[in-house]
Amino acid sequence: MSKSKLTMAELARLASVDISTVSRALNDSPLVKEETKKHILSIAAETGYAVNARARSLRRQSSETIGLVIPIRPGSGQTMSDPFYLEMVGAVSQAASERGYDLIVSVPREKEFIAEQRLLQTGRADGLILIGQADRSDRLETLGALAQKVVVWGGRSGEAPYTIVGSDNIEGGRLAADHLLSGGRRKLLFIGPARLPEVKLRLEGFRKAHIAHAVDWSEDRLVEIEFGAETAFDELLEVFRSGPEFDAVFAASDVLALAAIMALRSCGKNVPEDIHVVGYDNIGQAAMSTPSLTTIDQSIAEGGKIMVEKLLEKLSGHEAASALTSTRLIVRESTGRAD
Amino acid sequence: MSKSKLTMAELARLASVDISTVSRALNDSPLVKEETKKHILSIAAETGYAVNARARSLRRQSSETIGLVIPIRPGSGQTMSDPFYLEMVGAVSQAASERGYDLIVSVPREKEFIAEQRLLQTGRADGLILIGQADRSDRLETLGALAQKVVVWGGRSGEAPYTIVGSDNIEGGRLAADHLLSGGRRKLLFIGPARLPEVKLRLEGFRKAHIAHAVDWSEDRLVEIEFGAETAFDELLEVFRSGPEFDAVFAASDVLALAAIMALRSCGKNVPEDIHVVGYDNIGQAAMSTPSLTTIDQSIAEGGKIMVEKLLEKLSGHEAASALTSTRLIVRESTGRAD
DNA sequence: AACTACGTTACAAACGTTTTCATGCAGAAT
DNA sequence: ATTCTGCATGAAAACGTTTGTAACGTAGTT
Repeated sequence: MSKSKLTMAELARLASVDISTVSRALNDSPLVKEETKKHILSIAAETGYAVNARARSLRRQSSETIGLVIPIRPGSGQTMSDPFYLEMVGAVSQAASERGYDLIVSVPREKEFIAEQRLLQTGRADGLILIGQADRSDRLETLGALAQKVVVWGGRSGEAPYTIVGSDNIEGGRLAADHLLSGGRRKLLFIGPARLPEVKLRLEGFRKAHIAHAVDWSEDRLVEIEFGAETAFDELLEVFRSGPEFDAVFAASDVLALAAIMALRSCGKNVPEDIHVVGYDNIGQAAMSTPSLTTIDQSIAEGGKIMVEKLLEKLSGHEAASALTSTRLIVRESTGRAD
Repeated sequence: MSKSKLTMAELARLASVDISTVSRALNDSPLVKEETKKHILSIAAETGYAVNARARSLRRQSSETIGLVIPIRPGSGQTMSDPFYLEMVGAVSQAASERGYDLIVSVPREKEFIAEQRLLQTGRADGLILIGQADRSDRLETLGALAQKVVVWGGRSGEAPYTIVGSDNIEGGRLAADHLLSGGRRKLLFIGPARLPEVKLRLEGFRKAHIAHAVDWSEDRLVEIEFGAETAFDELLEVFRSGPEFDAVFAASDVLALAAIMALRSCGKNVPEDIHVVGYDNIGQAAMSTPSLTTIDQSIAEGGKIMVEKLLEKLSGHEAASALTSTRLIVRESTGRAD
């Protein structure tokens, strides 16, 4: 059919109007007469014309795209297949799509310290969503003006210059410990990378609950272990065999909790009869395991949605009223329906 | 600092050379003297300049971006949080990133039949990866010239005009049934949406194995059920209670298999003592469940990588030799280490 | 009759690159 | 001295939109 590339100029030629009129018609501008608008739109439809996004975004200085950055710490054994990240990708993707935005998913290459900024500075994305402050809170401080285009999933830390969305980690840790202590358990193990800000806060809440229940807890029941299940299983096995005595486990993620359950069973312990386990996140897997895992629900889907909304709000200039938002937090108890 | 936007022109001014020289220097063109190249690069580095991707892709007519389309069939109850899709996103994302490509993830909106094409026609992405032919094989036929920019994850069907990557579904189905039949089972249930091409092929292999083992199998042991676990559990419960007699289950996806296991246990059956179950995909969850699930490993990570490589190969004009590639296929047996 | 106002359209200048082509200037060859 | 070869750079035209401003005709006002 059309030999020449189907461009706006071509469309203008076909409709015998100026290219600017075509542009306005396609953008439903009130400046163009209803009749000509109809005419142009019909021609566009029958030729199957689609606006060139590259040219549009160059001219408009915006690409209707948001970037999602998943930080994979090289040494941590964590991969992009980590269920929590993946569910977050799903949630954000769907939320962005509903708002008409495209989503670029980026897994920063090892050395590229400023990988986060690349998408912004090159104009590939209008805004950025970062999952997890992780080890990078210091680098995030240096964002400067770019911070206005960034939303981070993480824990509240003092007063960050960027917008943070996340669960109330202190309350989450408290809920978990409270659940176990209320259930009569007294010797709780805390499993997770307490180095990370989010986890540190969970530990803080965990401690608070102990105080409220007047139960002692000391650091030797803290098992430092990275997110990332591959090595976790073996490390946990070792701890469970030779470590301190315990009757319950709170893991800082469901992946760790599930690994812990496997390790416990390998040691001949029964879950939940001998040892109670509580996880964090409520990933899909938690409900599907048998028996289903008791966990602190971070409402990932809701979190993704909130992040997208916050970001678009910031981008449109309406400075977000609150720089910090928490998702609902629920203890999702084991249904046991598959016991 | 710099009031004016940091553009190539600004850089040229700083280095007292023409903008075209800057462009060449940044692209490491042999046309520019080594000395000036160094000079320009150092200025670029200290100012933190980053090439504007919007302008570049408009001029170059390519965006170094590939699109990943996840088809969510509205009525199927399947969501973007389906583990198989998510793991595929992870695999493709990582593979694309390694090749220096950005990845746009798109979940088509309901009505948008040609959602797949949007990313291509607008020039937002250079090529497309579609996960699952699903119900759309007919629409895929109409891709026309665009087919040269598309790679599909799915089952081999006759001679499609597009490139297909996937596991050998016939062999996969055969392996599953063979595993169960060799284990002495005789009354196998097939669970899955046999309507979809991929699943149809698995069923075909499933039948072949029966013939090879000289075991009868008839369609009343076929349980038509959609991918998507929410409703699956209840439907399966119903089938298991009132349906035909059986001593083993082959589910066309791990998600279905896990749902089946939960349903079986709710019925008071023991897995794997009473009923053997085999799944398909080998999602992360399969290994983490207790006891770990026996499944047909589609090697999702490898599949993602292959798709990206095939696509880039096609885009660069070297017509892919084979229009069809299969990933390795392995029966991943339950380790039982968590029994 | 001239002037204003308005609704509609056309013109043209951006947006920030890349790339073809022309130009300058060195030194080598005549 | 003059022409030639080759290297390094500059000038300018794209790529396909959007949008401020000007121009046009028609109708309403004085």
